[in-house]
Amino acid sequence: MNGRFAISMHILTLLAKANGEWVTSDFLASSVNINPVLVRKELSNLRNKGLVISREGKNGGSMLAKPASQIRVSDVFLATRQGAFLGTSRNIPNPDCPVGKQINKHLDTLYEEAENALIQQLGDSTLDSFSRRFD
Amino acid sequence: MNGRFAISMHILTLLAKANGEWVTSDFLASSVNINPVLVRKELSNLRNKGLVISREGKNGGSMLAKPASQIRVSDVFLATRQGAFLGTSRNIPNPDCPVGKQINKHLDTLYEEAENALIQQLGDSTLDSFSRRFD
DNA sequence: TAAATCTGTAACAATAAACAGAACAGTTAT
DNA sequence: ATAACTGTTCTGTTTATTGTTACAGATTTA
Repeated sequence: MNGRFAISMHILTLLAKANGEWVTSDFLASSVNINPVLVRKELSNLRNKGLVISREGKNGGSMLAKPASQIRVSDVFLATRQGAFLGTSRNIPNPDCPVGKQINKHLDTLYEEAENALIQQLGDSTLDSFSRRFD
Repeated sequence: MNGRFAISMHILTLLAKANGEWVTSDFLASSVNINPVLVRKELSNLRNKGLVISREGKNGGSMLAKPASQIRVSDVFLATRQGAFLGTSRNIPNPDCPVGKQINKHLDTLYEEAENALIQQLGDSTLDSFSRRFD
């Protein structure tokens, strides 16, 4: 799995701490310690999901699109996840095998149930409560 | 994320269906549609976690180490997971930044809480109940 | 309007992870 | 002894992820 959730949480925490100031991708990148372009890509995604807004030009940057108390950690999970979170094999199971023929269907069901439980748990935390954990 | 959980679930379902017969890695590989060596690697891992047993030599193969009703899906998750399941960024956050300095510690806490909820949910299903979903 | 400072995005390179396959030693049944 | 397996290592290939450069466009400030 990749680190998009962790990076987005890091970015959003910084924005929550900035409290209404426009924060540049260079500043975010130096805290996360990755390339500013990668930060902008993540910001682009978070923007599409309605979690942040950005302003171009001089004195530009990004900030939260709504109060940190209204952003749940599950929103971040949903914004950054890609595909089945428990993993999928990229090979196509043997359709001539009774198990291979149905395995993906049943795994999907299992994944959905598991993911719902996970989302519910993550929904208990907001970005605000998370960012308050920092000194 | 990789597909080790999915592959292990597939393998274990086949073994559950085999009901006490020794099943060869070639047979498992042809259903999963991956290389037999990869299957044996997964079997090696499942064996180390006490979920399957194997027998070498002619007429050898693998079978479940205990009844399918005593293998929970969470056991498979725990056997196949590697590292933080929500993903970690491989870069080291800036230690001079108040957020960067602490982000990993707080993410770890968050992950642990989320993972506990996930494991509890997955613990509700056994390999037996899963394999009964197949026609 | 010109310069400075940002974002947005595309294109490509570099790196890391996952997977495939060959090879072969060791084990067991017949 | 032979055949049919597992267990493991090694190496190559493919795929996914991350890094970098480059540059157009937006906005503020002077």
